[in-house]
Amino acid sequence: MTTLWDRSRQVAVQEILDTALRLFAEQGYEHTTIAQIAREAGISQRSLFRYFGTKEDLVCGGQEALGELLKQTVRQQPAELSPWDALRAGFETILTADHTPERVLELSRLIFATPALHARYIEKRLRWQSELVPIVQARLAAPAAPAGPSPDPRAKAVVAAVFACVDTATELWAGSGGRLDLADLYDQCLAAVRDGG
Amino acid sequence: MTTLWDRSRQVAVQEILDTALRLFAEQGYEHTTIAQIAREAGISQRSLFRYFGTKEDLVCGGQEALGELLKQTVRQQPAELSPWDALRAGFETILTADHTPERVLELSRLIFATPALHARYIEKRLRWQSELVPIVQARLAAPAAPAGPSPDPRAKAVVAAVFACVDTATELWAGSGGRLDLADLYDQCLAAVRDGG
DNA sequence: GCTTTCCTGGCAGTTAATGCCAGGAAGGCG
DNA sequence: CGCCTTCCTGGCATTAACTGCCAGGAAAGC
Repeated sequence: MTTLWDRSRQVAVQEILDTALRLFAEQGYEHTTIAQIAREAGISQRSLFRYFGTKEDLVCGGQEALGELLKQTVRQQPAELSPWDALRAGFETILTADHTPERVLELSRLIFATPALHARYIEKRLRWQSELVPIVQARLAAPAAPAGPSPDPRAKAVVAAVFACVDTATELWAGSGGRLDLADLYDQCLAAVRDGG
Repeated sequence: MTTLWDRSRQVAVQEILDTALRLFAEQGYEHTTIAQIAREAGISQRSLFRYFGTKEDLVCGGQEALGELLKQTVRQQPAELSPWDALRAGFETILTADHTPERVLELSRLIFATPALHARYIEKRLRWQSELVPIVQARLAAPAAPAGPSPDPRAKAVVAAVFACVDTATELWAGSGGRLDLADLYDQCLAAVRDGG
């Protein structure tokens, strides 16, 4: 059952987030202090840190949920799909799952424009990215010498390369102001990596 | 001509670096304060920040030089080499250029074990990584529809994918304690990405 | 030797982040 | 309704990374 605390918490989170993103857009991420966000959101600094552990989480906090969704979607793809197609299907799902493309665009712009945020974003992602590796591993053909002493780097590399393409596509998409098609860009990136000369 | 200031600066840098890395190895990165490093290195906190702008630069500071070397090497590869081979040649050069593999291993372990450092490492690399894109672009075959309205994402994607493989290989290499061959791992990663099913 | 230049260290201040504690609202129970 | 437990909130103090500022001193140039 959802208690009043949960509900007001959700409202508070949304309000803080709106305030923070507005200020970030107005003055930039670095020139906005936690004190100012707390003041304008009508909350104490201490509580703000309770809602969002760090300043960066105000921007990069929503990642874990999407990652979880991606993982589940990839896992549920038919077994005969290649790792590439399964991952591609997962991203397709994420794209349609997030209902506010303009908010995503705003966040993406902010992240790509702020080096510290960009780095933090990637770092957070690397954490749950590794959880995709065993799922992808299961879809890879058995290596020539199975169960060798050294771990199989293939799944890890595939996942890393796919995310490299996602990042590249997202950056270009954000740079275009959302006018280009994100899925299209991703396909172009992957094609360049896999089929290029 | 090298002035005394330059020489003593170089000595100081080396001494601070040794002190810092020793402390990081002993107590971990997060539990080592700038104050302690400065104290043990016999230098003021203020001067330490003048040598290394940030605490993270004590670990990630040497990157720019390697990046510059990589850029130059890739640029000087024969024109008929594919982007992949040119980049591969660049990494080969870097591997042999750094004369202290055990120091590299120590740094790599520290970076992969410390989220803040990992993020900073990625951030710094993203900066000069983008400078490789035009160099790689020149080696790509002309696209089917040249000079379209949307920028060509291929070079950006190739560079990102190559670095994804480098990272994956480096992480596995560091995890193996340096026992595996880094160049070998890189080739396996790239093969999995480019030739895999 | 004198001047200029540059480096160094100390001090104060800012910002993000954490621990602690008192006060108060929500929820359960007699 | 009154009481008690539980949980949340805000304020205070503190730490740690960093920055600006200024005085003092060593090296460089003449």
